[in-house]
Amino acid sequence: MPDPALKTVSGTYPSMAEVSIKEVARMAGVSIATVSRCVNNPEKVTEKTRLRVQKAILETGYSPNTLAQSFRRGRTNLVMVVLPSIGDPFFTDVMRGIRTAAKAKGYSVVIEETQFNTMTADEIGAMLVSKQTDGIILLASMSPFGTEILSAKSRRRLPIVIGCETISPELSEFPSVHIDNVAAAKEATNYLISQGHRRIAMICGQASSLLTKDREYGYRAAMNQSRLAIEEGWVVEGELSLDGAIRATRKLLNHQHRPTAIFCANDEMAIACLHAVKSAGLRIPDDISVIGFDDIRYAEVADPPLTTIGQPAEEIGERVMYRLCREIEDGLDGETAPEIVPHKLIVRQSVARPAG
Amino acid sequence: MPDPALKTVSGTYPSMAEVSIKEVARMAGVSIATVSRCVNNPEKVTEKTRLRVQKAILETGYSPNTLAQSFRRGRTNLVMVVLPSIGDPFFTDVMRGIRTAAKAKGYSVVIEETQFNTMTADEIGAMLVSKQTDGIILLASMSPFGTEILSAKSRRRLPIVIGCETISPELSEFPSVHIDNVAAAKEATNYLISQGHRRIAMICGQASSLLTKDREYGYRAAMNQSRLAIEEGWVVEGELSLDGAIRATRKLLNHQHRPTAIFCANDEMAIACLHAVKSAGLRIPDDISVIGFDDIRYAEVADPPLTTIGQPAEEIGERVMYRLCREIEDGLDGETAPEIVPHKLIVRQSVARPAG
DNA sequence: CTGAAAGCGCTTACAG
DNA sequence: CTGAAAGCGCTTACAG
Repeated sequence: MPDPALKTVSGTYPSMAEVSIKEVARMAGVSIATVSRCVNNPEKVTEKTRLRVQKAILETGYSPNTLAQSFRRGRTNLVMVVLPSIGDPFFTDVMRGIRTAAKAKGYSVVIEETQFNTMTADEIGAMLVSKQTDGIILLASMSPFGTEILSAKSRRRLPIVIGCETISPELSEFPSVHIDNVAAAKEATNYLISQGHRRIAMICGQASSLLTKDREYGYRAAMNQSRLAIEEGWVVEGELSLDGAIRATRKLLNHQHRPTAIFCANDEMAIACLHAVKSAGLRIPDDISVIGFDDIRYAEVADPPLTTIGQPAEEIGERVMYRLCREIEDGLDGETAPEIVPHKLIVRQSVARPAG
Repeated sequence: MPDPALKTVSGTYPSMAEVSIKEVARMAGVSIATVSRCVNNPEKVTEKTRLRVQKAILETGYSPNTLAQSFRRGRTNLVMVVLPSIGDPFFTDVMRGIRTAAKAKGYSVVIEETQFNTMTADEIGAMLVSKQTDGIILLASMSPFGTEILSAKSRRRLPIVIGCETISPELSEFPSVHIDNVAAAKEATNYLISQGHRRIAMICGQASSLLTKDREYGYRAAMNQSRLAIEEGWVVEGELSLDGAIRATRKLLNHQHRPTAIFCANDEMAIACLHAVKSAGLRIPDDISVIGFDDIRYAEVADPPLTTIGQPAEEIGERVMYRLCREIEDGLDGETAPEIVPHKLIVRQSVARPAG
């Protein structure tokens, strides 16, 4: 007897009572096959029968055992997303988009945070295939990683979609959703140049990570196009972390030709950079200009508010999830052209013309 | 034939080849029951048999179909964690702890981000029970929520453990792990008082959320003990968001008796508070002192670095997960005394003696 | 449109 | 110690 207080819009709590399809069939006086049809293919059943079964379902509070369904159907409705750091607010926003889409499509998502530097390619590959998921979203990947995934994919026919980052040639067979990182990084660099900066340094991610690789390319391309030299020691790794970026900033400040502007491959590092510069007794933007990438929510409340490149993080998340759904449901179609979403330069107050 | 390049430490990729237990049994010349025993209860099998089966497993690359196992065993090895905002770096750290423990115990975790204010209790309850999970970690709960969970729990015997926040009477039957929020908030408030502040305001969370309720109690208690008045309008809701906290700060700055110090119920809001105060042309800590709560990683790089209450976020996560495992595996033991972990006042530079 | 039956892959009493 | 068999709850050709 279902507790009336527990009624939901759709009837009663699913799975709450441990009643199986048999019980419903018995009560409705039909076979279990018919009950199944009423739930999954109502159009295959006469209205009269459907109503009777409906009533029995309501009365028993029946809801299909999803474990049995998953087993029977060979699908879990679970997708895995692999990312470098759930801590980065940018990925938080991407995840929000993924969740929204996942919920709409009836999927749950499990997150795998990967310290790629501490895992062997074997371990990563094993992880990817060991969980029973219907598909994988890769928000982080590294170069030697490609081949592993390829094998996993071809063997298990596991749908994979890549989000956010640049694609290396070996990964180009996978669908992807991201901004044009090269163009965006060029835009950021050119903005600094347009403000009169000539000595421009960059704090990039990790050498092993594709995530910010294209941003470095973009920076280098912009510098080249303007015939500006990139001195040895002006491109340093910030490890995508606050601490790493603080260390990187100190190196730049101690450089014999100190840059007047620093382009950080993401806002997380830019915020740490701001702090390190100020801690060294220099002012922003008067002494050093800083520009970031991502436009995380802290960018606006940074001191000074951070000039940066905005990405539509949530939209990327949604689109990447929907793209994965297509792979899962329609099968692996050959079409793997990347979906490019727009970025935007957001001018705040961390960049000014260089002194002198 | 397994690809040697795909060998992992433990043999070959699990689930990679679609071979079932039958195939292994055939190859080893035993029954499927014996194969199952070799995998799950090796001690019940002679060494000779075990070796033969082991060999067949290696050669086929067999790994049990977890879908079938879940179905058969009636367990998913999936736990759900419900939290208010995956965006908050504090919860990121808690999640890291949860994941570490989950991995160690063989569980996957799905996250449910709950805008409690936009969900009815019915919807929440339905959500909790609709997913097939072995247990639930509640990192956020609200008061009218309690009864719903109780019903869900009693009906499904669904293990639930509460993390981080204060426990209302109706939730006290659940195990929990958290700091002593009241004591910590008193400590923060008393620190401000010890620095000479008398007009101390508070930016709290949402009225509906238990998450920061005890921090408000602690603040009020400390003020009372020191016989300091809390003026009307000195306790404002910051909605646990940057924007909300900015609005809250503006209200406080415009108050006819402007406070000299502001206690923020978490660092996320404190960082926004810092920004709002500075934007209003006031200095921190010279004009206004600010103290936060949580010690998220941005606290250290805030301007000025934020004085706050540190919580062992990752430890809380680990312990809450292990606690849940005990509930799941050993059954619901009656023992529900909360596990209290230590907090710590972290003095940085956002608090000073009031001017004048 | 409906029902009887097979079967998904595994685990586990029950015999032997 | 090992095997034959039942059964978890569902879905889906296959007949009728």
